[in-house]
Amino acid sequence: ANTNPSSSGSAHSATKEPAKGAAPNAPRTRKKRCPYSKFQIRELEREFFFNVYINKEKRLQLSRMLNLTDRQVKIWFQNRRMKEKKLSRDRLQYFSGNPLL
Amino acid sequence: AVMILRSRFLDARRKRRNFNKQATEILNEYFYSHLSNPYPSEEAKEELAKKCGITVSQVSNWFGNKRIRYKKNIGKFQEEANIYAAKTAVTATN
DNA sequence: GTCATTTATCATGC
DNA sequence: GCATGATAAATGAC
Repeated sequence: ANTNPSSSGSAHSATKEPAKGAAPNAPRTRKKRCPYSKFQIRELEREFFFNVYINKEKRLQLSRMLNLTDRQVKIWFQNRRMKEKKLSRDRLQYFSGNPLL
Repeated sequence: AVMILRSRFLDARRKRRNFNKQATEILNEYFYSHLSNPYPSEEAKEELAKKCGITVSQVSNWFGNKRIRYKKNIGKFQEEANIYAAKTAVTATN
């Protein structure tokens, strides 16, 4: 039931990297946004629940298991922490001035 | 009661609702009158949010979407741009 | 590290 | 069927 049409099994490994010596001007194209699979999200969330800050060792291990780069895992945790903060802000704003409490 | 509020909060985030015409008017007015630098400060965002009756996050979302979509197809927004340019010109003369 | 962004994608409205 | 608001990857400033 892997509903993943976008082949996020290997989320990296392409779309960038001008093959070492080639392309001297190297505009360094921005990596296309690649949505992660349900499985990748589940494992990332599981680790995030355990600890919102992941150490380098677990990060490398997780990146290998999920076929993501070390950098992608690092960035995911950064974005996830920001999301958590935003959720807290929105909850506060939403429940403030409520008719029930 | 808490559970009801919690589920209502989750639904409110998931469901998208268009802003009312007045709010869109205010946002567009700011956007096209700052077309050379359409990046409102935090204070400006708060004021816009208050005037529009939306959250600061929603103001940020609106400007983010507006900037990228305007840049991607300036032609499509030309008519809209002229409308608000004329509008701000009138307010400037008064 | 945080955090405002850019960009693509998702979900809904109409 | 696209327009539109919200969210998810990715970048860069600091």
